[in-house]
Amino acid sequence: MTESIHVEVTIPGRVEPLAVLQAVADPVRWAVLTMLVEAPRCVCKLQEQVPIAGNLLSYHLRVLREAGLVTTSRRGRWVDYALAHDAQERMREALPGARLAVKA
Amino acid sequence: MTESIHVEVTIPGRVEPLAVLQAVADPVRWAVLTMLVEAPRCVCKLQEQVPIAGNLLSYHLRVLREAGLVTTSRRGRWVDYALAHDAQERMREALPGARLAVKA
DNA sequence: TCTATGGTTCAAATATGACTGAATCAATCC
DNA sequence: GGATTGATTCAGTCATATTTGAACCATAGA
Repeated sequence: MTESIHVEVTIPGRVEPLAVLQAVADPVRWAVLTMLVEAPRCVCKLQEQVPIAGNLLSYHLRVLREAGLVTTSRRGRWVDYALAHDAQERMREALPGARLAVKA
Repeated sequence: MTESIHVEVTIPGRVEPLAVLQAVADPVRWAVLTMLVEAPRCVCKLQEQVPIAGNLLSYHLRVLREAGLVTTSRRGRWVDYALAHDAQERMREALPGARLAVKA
């Protein structure tokens, strides 16, 4: 008799693209990323440009962190957010057709 | 007394990017776009690869149509979907930082 | 014309993600 | 230590996108 097991497989750039795109496809997070492309900023600075509640901004920053698109570092009382070094590349790669030659 | 009116303004590549990204950032639509990057296909062909109800696929195709990412043409009983000529460009341009030099 | 096939549309149910308020943590200043 | 500021977490609410089932439209063939 044949046994059947279930295995979770994460194909490196095949399932992930969606997580990246879903993280980007939100007004707040898009605005934050656009600011960070220019330069790193502390949360309070981001908050000046994005007029939402602090805890809500925190929520969106966490989504970006979990998508690996931003990194953080504490500087005294402030927390600085920066674009991950490979963020732009990962975003481009996440678009359909970026990794061409998808099997028919 | 000062009157106050409300005006809806659509800044050409400023609000739109989100609509594009939100259209792409869905498993079904991402899969469809990835197939169409390769070549146009009729709905029935798409349905073979994307295992969901026909009407649901129709819904997602409409979202892609309304985002201007795909075009349709009828061929007999079948409806062919193709990637819009500028779809790839529009998607890339929609990413944060694509149009560099965003004002601080 | 009647039937079958390929797609779409509609209204209603559901799921998911965004938002709110209150509580909490971490570092600085007094 | 106590108070203040910057930021995060938590539990619950609300809104919206996705999904479903049924009805419908369009073309082709018998």
